[in-house]
Amino acid sequence: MISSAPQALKPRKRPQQRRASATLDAIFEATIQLLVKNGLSQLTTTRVAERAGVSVGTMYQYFPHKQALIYAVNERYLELLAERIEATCRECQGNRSGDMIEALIETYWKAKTDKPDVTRALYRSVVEMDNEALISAFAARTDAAVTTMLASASDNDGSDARSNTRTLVTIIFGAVRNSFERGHSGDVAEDLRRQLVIMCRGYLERHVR
Amino acid sequence: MISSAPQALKPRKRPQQRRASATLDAIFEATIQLLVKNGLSQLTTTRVAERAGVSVGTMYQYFPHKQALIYAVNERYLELLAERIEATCRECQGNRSGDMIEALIETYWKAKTDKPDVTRALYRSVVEMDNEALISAFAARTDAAVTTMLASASDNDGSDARSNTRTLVTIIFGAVRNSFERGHSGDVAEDLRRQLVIMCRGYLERHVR
Amino acid sequence: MISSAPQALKPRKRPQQRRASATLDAIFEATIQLLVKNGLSQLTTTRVAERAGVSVGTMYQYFPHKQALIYAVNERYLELLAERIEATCRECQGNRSGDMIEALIETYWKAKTDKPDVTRALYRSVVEMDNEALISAFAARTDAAVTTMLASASDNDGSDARSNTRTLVTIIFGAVRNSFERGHSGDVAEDLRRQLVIMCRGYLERHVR
Amino acid sequence: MISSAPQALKPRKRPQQRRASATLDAIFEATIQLLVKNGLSQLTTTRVAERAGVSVGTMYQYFPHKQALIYAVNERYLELLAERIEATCRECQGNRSGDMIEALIETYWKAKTDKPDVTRALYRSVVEMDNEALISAFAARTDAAVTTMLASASDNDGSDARSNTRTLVTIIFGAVRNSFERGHSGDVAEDLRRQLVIMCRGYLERHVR
DNA sequence: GATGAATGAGTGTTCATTCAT
DNA sequence: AATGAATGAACACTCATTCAT
Repeated sequence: MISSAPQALKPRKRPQQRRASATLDAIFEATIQLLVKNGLSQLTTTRVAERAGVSVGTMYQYFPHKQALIYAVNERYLELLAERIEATCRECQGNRSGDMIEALIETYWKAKTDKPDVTRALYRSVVEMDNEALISAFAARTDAAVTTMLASASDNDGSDARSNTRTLVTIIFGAVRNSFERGHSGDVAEDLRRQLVIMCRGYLERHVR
Repeated sequence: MISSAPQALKPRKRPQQRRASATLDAIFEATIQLLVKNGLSQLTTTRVAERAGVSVGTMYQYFPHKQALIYAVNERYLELLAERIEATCRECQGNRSGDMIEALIETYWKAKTDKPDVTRALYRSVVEMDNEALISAFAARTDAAVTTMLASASDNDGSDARSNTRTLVTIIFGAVRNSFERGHSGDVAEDLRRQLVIMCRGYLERHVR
Repeated sequence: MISSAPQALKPRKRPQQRRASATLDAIFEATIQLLVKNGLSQLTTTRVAERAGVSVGTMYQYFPHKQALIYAVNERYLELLAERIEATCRECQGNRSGDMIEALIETYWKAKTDKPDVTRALYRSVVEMDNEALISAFAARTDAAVTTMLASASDNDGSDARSNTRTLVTIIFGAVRNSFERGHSGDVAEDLRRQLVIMCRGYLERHVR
Repeated sequence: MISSAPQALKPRKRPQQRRASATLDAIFEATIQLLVKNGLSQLTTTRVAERAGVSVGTMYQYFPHKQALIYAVNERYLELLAERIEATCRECQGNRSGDMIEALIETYWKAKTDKPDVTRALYRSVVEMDNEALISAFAARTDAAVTTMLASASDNDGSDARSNTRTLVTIIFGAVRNSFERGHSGDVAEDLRRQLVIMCRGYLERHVR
């Protein structure tokens, strides 16, 4: 769990029954669809409820207010993303650091470009929100996973792991977001990805040089 | 000029008198202050006008609607930013490419961290807007400046200039944004900046190696 | 039903519960009162809601916009008026045509002068509105009733029923409206009514002559 | 002059110079065009001024407020209409009453159907206005003209002239208006006009019968 | 528990009117 | 006299949130 949600943004209750979970899923799905379709500014609680097939009242049983809904959707999204990153990091234990970072880029890139509409919609939705906790938690979690991974690298050269990790992660995540914002075409994006790999590999090997 | 604003978002009129220009400045200033203070969702036309010391009606003489105001504020911001980047690019003509990119990072970083509140507020405000034209124009302009600069590098190795530029620019701008989002402290940010320089230098020198 | 309301002007929903029906009545009543008191130009949705004892929001559940409200009020008014006319036409089946038209004039006159304020207010409110559908439907309905009635007249002379009906109805309705506009006093109006009867009787008997 | 305008609605000043008169004409023309095009609800003082080629300020020199403008436009329109009616009445002096009324109908009908758009637009514009004075004055004037005309009829039968006039005028004017409202086609309107003549002739001859 | 009708504060926008230039 | 920028009260309409059923 990306757990440190500010109290105010936490969902009122956790799903405990299968039924509730299905409802929650429907709400999340509806929210994302509407975010993709019309953006945050057009998202109304009524419309979400309608599309999710529940009443507004019911929705308010799960989320104390609209913000909490948006928060939760992003939380869930980042949760899945973090899991994928952690999985990759686990799988690369002991590899060469260059291969590690290439795998990380690959995973992150795929996760983001898989459903680009959703990615874009969530990038946008997260903005008007007290999202620091969310971002911090996600950052902490991915940093930890990447640091651990790099520490296990067969060519670990003992340079500052925290700094390296932070740099790499910040650059990779930032580049992807910026690529989205610039509206890069598939080809351009692919080239960028390759260059990014080259750049990161070079960065990791710099001490060897 | 970051000129290709969609018709709907264009300001209604350009200030032609000293007075009008002052009014426009006041409106921009008020908008930014309020964005910094409370974010886009709390920004109302009335409040902007009030703080700018004009009436709502006057504001609507300059901007056909709220969106156009936000658009103009960002346009103006990017205009200044682009100018600074272009200036740097001009100054570095003929230098070594590594030094060029270091200067570019330095300029961009400074511009963004100078008033971090404003940077953050505008990053957020631009999101819920038809901002593609804005971003594209800015991207095109900076890409052109950087490409020209790199082409003049004393150690120009003839590698694909467009791809190199795109990569470098996307990574630098993305990293800065992500650093803001993660809420990096001054020290951390400074380290990131240094690492970014190292990484970009390495990238440029890779063919030499 | 005066049914052919343009889509845009249709009420959002029909009252399905007792409560909703009462609410709707209250809204109509409030609207009419305010129209009588201050005219259409002073009629605000807030004031209507206030006087009806509901919130604006509730009003907007029934009517998608102000126009639809005005439309509905007139629709309802014309519905009742049409019913009264049809009733009279039914009752007069088989009578002499002169008596028929006298009864028609009597009914219409009474309906209009019963609450002259309301009549006047609605005459005015209907003007700034896409009211053609309303007027056409009402015209078609009354024409049909009158034509049927006249066809059953014991002294039916076989002259062009459609033309006769149209002429009579247009003249009667027009005269009443004009009488209202001129602000005729009770005596004058009463005289006009009598003269109108004489004139229409004469018109119907012209072929006999 | 249809003179008894309530003080508040009177234009601020009368045109005394050729130039002012031209301006006034332009304003009137612009107003009518806009009324025809978009109706009273879309008519703004700014747009009128713009189309008339003067500044708003200038317009306010001639009319103390928007209402006065609308009032004046209608006043002028009714002035011309009254003149045409009076002319017809004068020309028919000494004729047979049936011919008189046919000429009256002809004149009125022509005046109204000549520019049906304008007629309709003014019918509508006059509604949201303190127009009683206007209507009364027009009624008094036309009644006087018609009464005088009828009194001179070669077949004058000495029946109540005031009542006859009022009846005829109310019916004719009312029928025309109602015909407009019902949106009668040319053919239908023409038939109505003929029937109206028949009806009025019959009414006038009733005592003879 | 679930519903969805009702609420009403809040917002973007218009436009008649004024008045400094 | 003429202008048109500035004003700001006013209004239609939305939508997050509540709560009676």
